[in-house]
Amino acid sequence: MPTKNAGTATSGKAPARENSGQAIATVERAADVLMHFAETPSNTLGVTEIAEALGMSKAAVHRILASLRVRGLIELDQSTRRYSLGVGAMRLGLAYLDRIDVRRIAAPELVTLSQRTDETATLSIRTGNYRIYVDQVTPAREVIMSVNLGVAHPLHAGASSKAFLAFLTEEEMENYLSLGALEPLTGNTIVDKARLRRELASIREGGYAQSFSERMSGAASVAAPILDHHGRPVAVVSVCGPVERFRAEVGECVARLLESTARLSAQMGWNASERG
Amino acid sequence: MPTKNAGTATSGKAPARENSGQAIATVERAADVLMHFAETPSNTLGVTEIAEALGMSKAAVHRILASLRVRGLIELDQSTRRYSLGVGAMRLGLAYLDRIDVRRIAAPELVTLSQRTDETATLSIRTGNYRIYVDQVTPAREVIMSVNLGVAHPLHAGASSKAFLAFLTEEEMENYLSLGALEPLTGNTIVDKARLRRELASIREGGYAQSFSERMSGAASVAAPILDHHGRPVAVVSVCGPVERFRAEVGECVARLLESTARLSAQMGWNASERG
DNA sequence: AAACAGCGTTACTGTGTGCGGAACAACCCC
DNA sequence: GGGGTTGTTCCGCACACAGTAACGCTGTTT
Repeated sequence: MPTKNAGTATSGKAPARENSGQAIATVERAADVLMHFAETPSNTLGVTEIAEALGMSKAAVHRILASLRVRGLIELDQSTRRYSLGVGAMRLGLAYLDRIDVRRIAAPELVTLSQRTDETATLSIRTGNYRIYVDQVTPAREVIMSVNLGVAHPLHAGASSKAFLAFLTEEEMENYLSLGALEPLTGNTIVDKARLRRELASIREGGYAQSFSERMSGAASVAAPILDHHGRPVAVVSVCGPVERFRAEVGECVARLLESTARLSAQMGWNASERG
Repeated sequence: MPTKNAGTATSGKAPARENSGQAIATVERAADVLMHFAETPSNTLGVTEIAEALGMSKAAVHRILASLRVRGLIELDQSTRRYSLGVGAMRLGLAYLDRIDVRRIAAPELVTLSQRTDETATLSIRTGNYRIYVDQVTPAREVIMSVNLGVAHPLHAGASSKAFLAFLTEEEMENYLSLGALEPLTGNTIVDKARLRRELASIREGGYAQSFSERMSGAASVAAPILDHHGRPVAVVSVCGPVERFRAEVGECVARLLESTARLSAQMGWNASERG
């Protein structure tokens, strides 16, 4: 019998702040105050300002600010008596960005992607002038593609590689191209640098790369980068399968792929609306 | 009786839970939990782990994590049952950095400075008796210096720190010197207060500071302040590199540095001809 | 297999604690 | 100097949070 509500003396409005089960209301309110600083365009905020925006009492806001201030998350300008975010906030942000390993964040998305396309989904990261697969999820069917994790691949052959190359800076891209001749891995590998440049421009334009037997005979794939808040490719996701049936699936795979990488890029801090 | 709390007061993790008058203990504990994620080298943390590290009960930690999770500051990996920082933490950090307008103004100048000197250019701001790096631009060469953003450094060791200290008011400077002994960070750190005073006078005179392994062994740098229209140092720009090769470059670096800070100070409203 | 050990999670109850309302104290602006 | 702001403090009561302990779960050990 949940008879908890003993008619207290009219608490008035009661904004019905949803408490999800066993959380601490005070902490949630403190988090609201903190996040309000991140969401409001103004740099500094006053106590009443916050109290009105969040529907809290001035006293409560003041206590919360005092507490956060002790821990460096909030700073107080003594002369103007206005509050702003503190260095602790920056430490948190940098810690988040430093520590995400893309692999952990991308893992569930790879599962989704593999299920929706019924093909293999992979994740690659770059190490210098090479790329390695760090994760893959294979679909539950008989004929599938499977890649070798941890093996180095050059950046000019295959969809995942080209997706990396296309989203590097001009300087880095030219640096790679100047390393030497483009080694052919199959008969379909692009070995002409002018043609590769055109292809990379097209990839940047469309947001994804595709490959039919460029890196490995019989394998086809589409790939798109995960971008961080600088717009740099921290990893590349691909969908790949046997070339015979993949042609018919390309359109669908690209659509699902871009949905996934868009979500992942957002988690890495990339704001697509800012740049494109 | 453990006598660990003798001299070094910086990393005192002692139970001395200072409550500054009218703060909320629960919120402070929540902040402790949050900051623990930023301070611990591990990416993910478990409930017990946090509880033991902070001397709290498992139940309390669990409730706090649940609350922070609702607001996106903490994420929970459902499969491993381990917690990590959430995207909200990143939003806070990026919001903090966006608000330091000197950072936005200085960014292009740091790029220029790094290109012209072929060394790392950094930007620092002051928070109380400490200084933190808030931005850096590294050159495109192999052996370079790189600093950690967001970490607090004392004001007496290293070029950037001394540049701050030298351009504060006499009162603020003496206040810092009266805090206690000058802690040596390397064998080259200036620990004699009389000598530091002479050095600071010289820095004010010349307009820039230099350091060879004072803050970090193997690192050398020159630094100069960005002054606002009151003549107060709002930030410090430095050029730094490996000590072996830096000696030969100092003259050139100082010249380029002062060009940059002169432009930036002008943008901040400082009129050198009035007081310089 | 089966017992163990460690984890995260939940239930419960008393009490310490944060809550709101209002009084107080600095401003600022006519 | 008065009205209207603001941020801050006081205060007592109700209630929400803390701790203890038990729970279920997963993976490891014997």
